[in-house]
Amino acid sequence: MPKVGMEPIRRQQLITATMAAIDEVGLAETTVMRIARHAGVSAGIISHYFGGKDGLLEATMRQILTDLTDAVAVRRHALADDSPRAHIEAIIEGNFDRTQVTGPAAKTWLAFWASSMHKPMLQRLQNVNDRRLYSNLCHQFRRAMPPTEARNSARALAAMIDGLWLRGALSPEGLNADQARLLARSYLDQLFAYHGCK
Amino acid sequence: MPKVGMEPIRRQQLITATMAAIDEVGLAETTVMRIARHAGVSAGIISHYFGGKDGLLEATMRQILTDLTDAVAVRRHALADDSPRAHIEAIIEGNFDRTQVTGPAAKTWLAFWASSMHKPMLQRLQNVNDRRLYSNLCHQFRRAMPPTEARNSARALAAMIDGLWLRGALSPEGLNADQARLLARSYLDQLFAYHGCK
DNA sequence: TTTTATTGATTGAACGTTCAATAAAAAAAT
DNA sequence: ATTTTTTTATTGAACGTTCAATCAATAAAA
Repeated sequence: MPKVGMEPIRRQQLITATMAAIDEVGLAETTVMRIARHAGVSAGIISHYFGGKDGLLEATMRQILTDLTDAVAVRRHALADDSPRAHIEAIIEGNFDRTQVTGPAAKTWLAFWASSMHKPMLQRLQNVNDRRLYSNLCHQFRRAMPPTEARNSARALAAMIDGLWLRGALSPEGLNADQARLLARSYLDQLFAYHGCK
Repeated sequence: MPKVGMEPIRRQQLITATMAAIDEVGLAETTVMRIARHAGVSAGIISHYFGGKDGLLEATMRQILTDLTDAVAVRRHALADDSPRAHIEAIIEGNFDRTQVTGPAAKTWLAFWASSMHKPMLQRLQNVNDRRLYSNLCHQFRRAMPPTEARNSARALAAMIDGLWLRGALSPEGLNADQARLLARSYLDQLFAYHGCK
């Protein structure tokens, strides 16, 4: 079925198939053949479009990070008021959307988290992302409390978001996104209350 | 150098070597030969003592979990007073000891976290551990606040502990255990203050 | 007819496991 | 004490499997 202009279609198919495969059997048992079968194409095509398996995995992680960034950005641009609290709430909401907190994306995310410890390129991607979450939170907290307290608040809320998400991904029942959002927002209330901001 | 009674020595050597290998190159590239080289023995011995690579990996995860359990238990038994706060602080301290928060144990922990999603036996181990952390926290919070608030506090503090630990393991600078303890304890203060307990 | 996309058998490397051979300690015999 | 026998621990080459990558062949659009 060779048509012209297949590249963007195939790339997206293969990235989606990669997440499906990781969701199904984990990163360790995700072979190029399994990915190809999921996408309904042959194994050879992966090297053709991504230069090899590693290229496809990197592209997949890039997409996950992009999706997260977008989910946060959309909410922040649609904000009614410009208060620090509103911005931080948008960040929380965005982090628990993650395109689809349930399903393939969740397990893929955690798989890359672990894998990034020993693959410099993935580590770089993951690090940029971590720092942005922290620095966005920090910037907003600084508008409402002294620098030291803002830094600690940002560190703590970032940890809580990742922790809720991690425990959700690992739990057999999956992540209860509503409950996670509730806990994170409740913590935000406590932070503002504790540091004496309105 | 065959001597009698080598089994416990070799088992421990191999488990330690496994953590070292995972720390060095990650779980995906941890081969039996690399583990054997770290332990200064031949590859065949792994099947002899653990039935195979999987058996050794399972034993390694078991030891990490045992070490964590012990670190918490020791602190709780050495408690000066029996207050909920003292117990919870001991749990926090124990979770940031983790035998050695820095070094091989940290990366091994995260590697198993990801791997447990698709290996039933590891998932079982990891789940038992998660539930114990939550249920211990919940039990203590219940002594100081209403059931619903206690449950939420336990869920949130558990998430914060895991999140601090996760972000520490992923960060290039490694986990700053002192800062993590500080943030967790500070959150505990906020929880007690927010829910109106002394 | 030419171009572009895709296939899938093949290749070579890497891995975990096995097992007959070996070597060293322990036990028994001298 | 010394030698021989038995037991136990360990080795490492060989085997079979699995996987990613390659590329000549193919098929469909342009």
